[in-house]
Formats: sequence, C-alpha cells, structure tokens
Amino acid sequence: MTTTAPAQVDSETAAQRARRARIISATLSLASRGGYEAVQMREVAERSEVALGTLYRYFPSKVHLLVSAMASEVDQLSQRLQKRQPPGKTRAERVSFVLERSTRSLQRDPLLTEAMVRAMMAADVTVAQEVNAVRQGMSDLIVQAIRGDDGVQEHDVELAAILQDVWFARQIAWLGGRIEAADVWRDIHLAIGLVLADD
Amino acid sequence: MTTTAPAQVDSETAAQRARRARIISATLSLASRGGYEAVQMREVAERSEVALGTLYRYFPSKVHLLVSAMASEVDQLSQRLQKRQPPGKTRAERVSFVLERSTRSLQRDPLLTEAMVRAMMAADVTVAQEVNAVRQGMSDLIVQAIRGDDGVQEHDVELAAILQDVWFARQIAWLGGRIEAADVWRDIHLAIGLVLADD
DNA sequence: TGGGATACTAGAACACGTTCCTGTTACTGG
DNA sequence: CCAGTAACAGGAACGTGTTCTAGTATCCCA
Repeated sequence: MTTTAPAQVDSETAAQRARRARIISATLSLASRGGYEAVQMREVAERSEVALGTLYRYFPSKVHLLVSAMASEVDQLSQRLQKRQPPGKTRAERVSFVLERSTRSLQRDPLLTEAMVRAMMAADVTVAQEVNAVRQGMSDLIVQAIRGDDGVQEHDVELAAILQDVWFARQIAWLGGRIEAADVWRDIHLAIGLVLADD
Repeated sequence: MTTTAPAQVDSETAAQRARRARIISATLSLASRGGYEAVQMREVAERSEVALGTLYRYFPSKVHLLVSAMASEVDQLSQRLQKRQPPGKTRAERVSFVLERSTRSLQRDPLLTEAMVRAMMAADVTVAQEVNAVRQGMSDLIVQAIRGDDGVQEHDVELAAILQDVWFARQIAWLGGRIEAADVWRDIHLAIGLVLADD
C-alpha cells in the first residue's frame, strides 16, 4: 500500500483495462481450481503476465483481489437475473426464486465460492468499498424480488439485509463443513418463510 | 497437523491443564491488546512458557486457538446469563435482553472481538468441532430466551440460528468498518422484531 | 525400578503474503 | 522532439504461520 493508487477505473488506458481483466480472469481460474489457498499472488502475477509489484498496484491485497473478483461475478449474476421480474405471486416466492438461483450458481463451483466468501469475511476496513459493491449487488437482487410489481414496501431494504446475512452465514456454515449443501437451501428457505411470513 | 492429537481433555494431567490454561490466557491477553494480527504464535508460545511445537500440539492452528478462546469466553458469558431466566414478557423482549448483553459484552473489547470473530469466519472444516461449540453456546442462550417459561416452541431452534447468523454478520459488518457500533444493536433489534413479530 | 513410549524444548527451515529496490518502458506537457 | 514523470518488470528481502529435527524430560507399566 505504499504505491499510489491507480487512477479512476474509467480513465484507464486500454492496456490497463486489459491488465485488470487478465488479473481477474487468472484469479477466478486459480480459485476455481483450488480455492482460497490456490490463489497465490506470485502465481496470479505470472499467469496474468504482470509483475508482482504491478499486481499489488492494481489490487493492494489478496483480499481486495478476491472481493473484486466476487463483485464482478455478482454483477454477471445480477445481469442474468434482472432481465425479467422474478416469477411468483408472493414476496416469499419471488425471493426464493432469486436466492435459489444464486445459491445454485455458487454451489456449482464450490472452490471458487470458498475463495470469494472467505475473502468477504476476512475483509477489514480497507476493503469496505469493494465489499459494499458486492453487498449492494446482492441487495438489489433481493429488494427487486421483494417488491415485485408492487413497488416500494415497508422495510424491504432491511429485510433484504437480513436475508443476505443469513444467506452468507449459511454459505459459510457449508464451507466450514458444518452443514451439507442441501441444507444450505433448506435453511435459507426456512428463513425466507419466517421473515416474510405475512404473505 | 503432523503431530498426534493430545489425549482427551478430561484425561490430561494437571500440568497439561495448566499449560492449556496459560495458552488461552496469553491468547486472550494478546488479542485484547492488538486484535487478530497481534496474536502471533511465537509470542503466545513465549508468554505461556511453552515451546512453539507444544503450542501446535495443543492447538493445531492459529484459528483453532482463537476459536477455542472464543468458546471459553462464550462459556463464561453463558454461565453469567443463564443464572436466571431473562426478563421480559414476550419472546422478543427476552431475546433482546440476552443479545444486547452479548453485544455489549463483545463491544467492550473490540480488538478481542475482532480476533475471535475473524477466526470464526476463517474456520475451515478442520475447526468444525470448535466452531460448533461456540455456536451451540450462543444457540442455547437464545433458545432459552425464546422459550422463557413457556417451554419448547415451534421453530425455536431455527429462529435462534437465524438470529445468531444476523448477530454474527452484523458484528462482521462493524469490524469491517461498514457500520457503526451503535448500528449493530439497532440492526439486530430490528431483526428480532421482524423474526419474532407475532408477540 | 528400569526401559520404552510419549511429551516437551529449542531452534532451524519452509511457504506465502507483502514490501522494497533497481532498472526500463510508456506517456504527457512544453 | 525532449525532458520529466508515472507505470511496469524482475527479483530480492522481510514477517509470520506452520512444519521439521535433534536432543531432553516425563510418564507409565511390566
């Protein structure tokens, strides 16, 4: 963190955007293969054809790197899911739909998920901005599902935050070997039923 | 993790119990002073007058060590709180009571909390047993508050799990610098109201 | 009570995140 | 076009979690 931060992302040169993309891509690939510990900074640098110092100029720590990678993944998930209103007549049904899709999407690549979620939890105050980007993306998804066609509802943002907390916590429990993959979804579904009971 | 595990805790000699206690005590003291990063294995070993290899025989990793320390702290908290039924006429009031006490108890020593919660989140499958001890302790506390004098209630264990998830997640958000200490309690209180709404 | 297994000490050694240094390349204003 | 500055490459070096080795002390049982 001694080097100066890179300029605003939207004022980067084409070469810099390409470097950033190569770094994220190498990170996702390594994480997908071997999880958190397989994402080694020297290896990421080598694969993205960038010097170690340059990697640290773009992402000041391994946690920044992995949380940024997750933000990019959540962005993609969000774009896929927000193409249309989630189906379902009740809030609970719609939220179940998006959270089930999100959960399945993560469980499809457990090692990648482990790496990203672990980084989210390890994030300290210096990573707040990147972490907030991830949480905002997930929150938007859930809030949209709660609202459905009915527009703003009371407490919808707070409810989304609670459900997101439970969602993350259950992923962690799964990654920590304390519950099975199938139980993740069962518990989240239960939480949705309890929190959005008045449907 | 190459050394053989120590014998069952209840079959340890007095000297071994004393070593274990010295290690936990040194850990708590270092964590309280400087948080997660201040708990350095060499320093813990030196302060507890134990060789580094011995420290690793008792606690196979830094995360094991800190989660075990948290289990011991939760035990103490639990014993203090369970002396009598939490006051309050409704489930929400009683749960609010124990979670507010627990939250205050943690916020009184932020660096210690940071160290312990961080370890909880970093725990992988090899720490499942220790993590479960902590969660069980917290769950007992909350379940007892939900039940009050009314005995077993529907979904009380699941509700306790959800509230514990939110409780942990809000601590992390606080430690991650994303919300203020005061907001931790506000959010948890809100979650209690939403999850235990039918009082 | 002796002898073998187990536990402990002291410290070197290793792995990986992070920092730092030196030299080179690419960009920008005059 | 040129000087000056910022960005990058390559790699050494450092800190801390973890492992390993060699020697010593302690425990347990025949």
